Amino acid sequence: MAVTLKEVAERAGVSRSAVSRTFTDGASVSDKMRRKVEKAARELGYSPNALASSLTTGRTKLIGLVSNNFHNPIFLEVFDLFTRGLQERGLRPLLVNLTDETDPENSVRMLRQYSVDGVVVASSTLPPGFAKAFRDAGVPVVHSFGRYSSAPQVHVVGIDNVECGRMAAQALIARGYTHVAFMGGPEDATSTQDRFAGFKSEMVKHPDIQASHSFAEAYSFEAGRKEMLRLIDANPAQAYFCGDDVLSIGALSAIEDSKLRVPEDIGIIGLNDMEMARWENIGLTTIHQPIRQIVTSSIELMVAMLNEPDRYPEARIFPCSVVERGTLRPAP
Amino acid sequence: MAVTLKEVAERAGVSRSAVSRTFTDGASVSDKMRRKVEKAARELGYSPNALASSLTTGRTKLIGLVSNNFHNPIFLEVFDLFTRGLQERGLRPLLVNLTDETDPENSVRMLRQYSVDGVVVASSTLPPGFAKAFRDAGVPVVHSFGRYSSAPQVHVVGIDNVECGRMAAQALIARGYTHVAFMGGPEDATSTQDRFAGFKSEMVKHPDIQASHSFAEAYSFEAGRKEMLRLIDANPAQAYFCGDDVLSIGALSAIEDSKLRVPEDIGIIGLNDMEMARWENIGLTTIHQPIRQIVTSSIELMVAMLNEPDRYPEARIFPCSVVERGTLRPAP
DNA sequence: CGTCATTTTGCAACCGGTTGCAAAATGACG
DNA sequence: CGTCATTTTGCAACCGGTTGCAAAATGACG
Repeated sequence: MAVTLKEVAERAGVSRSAVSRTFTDGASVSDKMRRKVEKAARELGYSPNALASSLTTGRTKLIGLVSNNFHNPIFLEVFDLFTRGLQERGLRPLLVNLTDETDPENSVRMLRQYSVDGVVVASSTLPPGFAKAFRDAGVPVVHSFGRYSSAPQVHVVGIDNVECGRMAAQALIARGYTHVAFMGGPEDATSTQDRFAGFKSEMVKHPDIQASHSFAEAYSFEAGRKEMLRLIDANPAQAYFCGDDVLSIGALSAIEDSKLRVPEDIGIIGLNDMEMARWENIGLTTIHQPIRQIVTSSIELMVAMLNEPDRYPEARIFPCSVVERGTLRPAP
Repeated sequence: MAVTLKEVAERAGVSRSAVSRTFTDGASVSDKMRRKVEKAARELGYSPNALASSLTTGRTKLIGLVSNNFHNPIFLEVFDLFTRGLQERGLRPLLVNLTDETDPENSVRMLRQYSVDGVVVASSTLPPGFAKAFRDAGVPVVHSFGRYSSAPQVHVVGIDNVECGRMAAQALIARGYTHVAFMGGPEDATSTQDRFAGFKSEMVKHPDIQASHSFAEAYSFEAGRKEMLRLIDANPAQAYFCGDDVLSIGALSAIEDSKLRVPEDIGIIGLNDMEMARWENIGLTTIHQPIRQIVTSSIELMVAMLNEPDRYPEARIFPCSVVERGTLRPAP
């Protein structure tokens, strides 16, 4: 069906190598040859088969984009940024949905079958075992939104979740709340653990402030709502640091339904600053995570690894900051 | 780096064909041979190179998943369903972001370079020229959420947008509104045109009801909000059929900010019934689009086309229905 | 055990490209 | 124009698989 190199070579009356060379940059071809080949290629509607060439070059320009967050709106932004960024660099994202996958080996096998040049793990909840399994299989890996560690085993690009937890705690303290709480995402996610650790570390410095915590089942609206309804039924705190924005919005919905006011009765601070947090009917006070920068940096790091596979692992951490909207009362 | 067929063959002491046959189902291999090969493969950690095999079989199992809707939360659900559905059938989605692309030829070239077996266009706003360009290039195409036409040129799976416009109009009429309006998405999207056509066709039957219309710039929160603020400033209708849910939510935000009440002052009915419409702090009355069924059917159709490329084009249309929540006043 | 049909196996060519090497062409210079 | 360095070109082997065909192996049956 498709036009091949051979046909172009025949039409142009040159060797197959010559055609191949005109389409690989950096190769030696005379202007005259190039013109002849390009003419024939144009007439035939030829475009080179990237997969066939990958067999000899060992490069497919395919990047596995692996995630398990298909119910958190921030990931639509993340996918948008990744796909555009990769495309701009001539790379192609193979999207892999790991929602129901528990065994890293399956994913490794699948990605190896497609000879991806690298894997971007875009998730804050996927067990670190996945990123490591890819690395162990010899595939360049960048774990975006992964856990920062002083001894990173794979490249990590993201934020310092511990520091964010601390910032959230400080924001609540600065506003004079005396009973605060952490309402986290799933307890087994490293992001949840780290945010909680930071939150706690700040709270122990303020024994006068009552602090408690609990966890929602997922980073989702429903989970946030359900957990907040439960908390309201018990003895709610004055203000909550919610694990992320979508959880916060679920919590806001629960508070509203319970005829309580935000921020008067209950204050909320989220994390991510996804587009929706800016929506005027939500107006969530939250911690801004610079996702655009994280994605750009992840892609740059991936490109660097493609050229230098044994690069020493690094962690790229981007600072976050509180963005003030309407769900936390002003400082006294 | 990776283990190849040849190494497995050597270790097992058999021919390369034998190894190949054990890994292609339907091929003739004795039990004894199979055991020998599988043992060697296991020991070496071999998994076949899908891309190399695609060279001779002509099948890559790669499906281009093409979209330009990365700012409409419903598409996160769509991507989730597509990736999982394709994966279950052993197909791999190559995600293509066409947000900034205007020339179908570029996309055709790119997808041909990667020898995708088929293309799913998942968009209600992408110009139909894209789907046609893929088809003309000889690639099986399914246009999900595309325009229904009595003479479809490519396979279409979706809803009857004209009928939906009619349903929305009927819903507004049934509630006794006397001044209603259509607030559409971008005017050049076929979905907008069709929804508007259906809305109008119903309205001409009711000359006593005042009907007007306008268009937002995109199917996005910001666009919906902006357009509704403009309308409120002019002479707003009693109720609006908004082009889709995200537009509706933008409109709701504008109404709220203007200290008007929903549904008392202004009623809203959307279209899609995305997860967010169900969120209790939104509670949008809307028209349910069965996206799960649409995606499943799109995938089934794609699989069918892979086996029978010259299949006669068909349109698969799924019925929609109004789901009652809180943004339209009850019928009198 | 021999005959014959059936199943299994290996050979060799092929899929659509790339690339090292040697030969051919080009061009600079006296 | 001849010489020699440099650039361009084609040949042939290769990347990691698949597959038609013929030969070899198996097994049913008398």
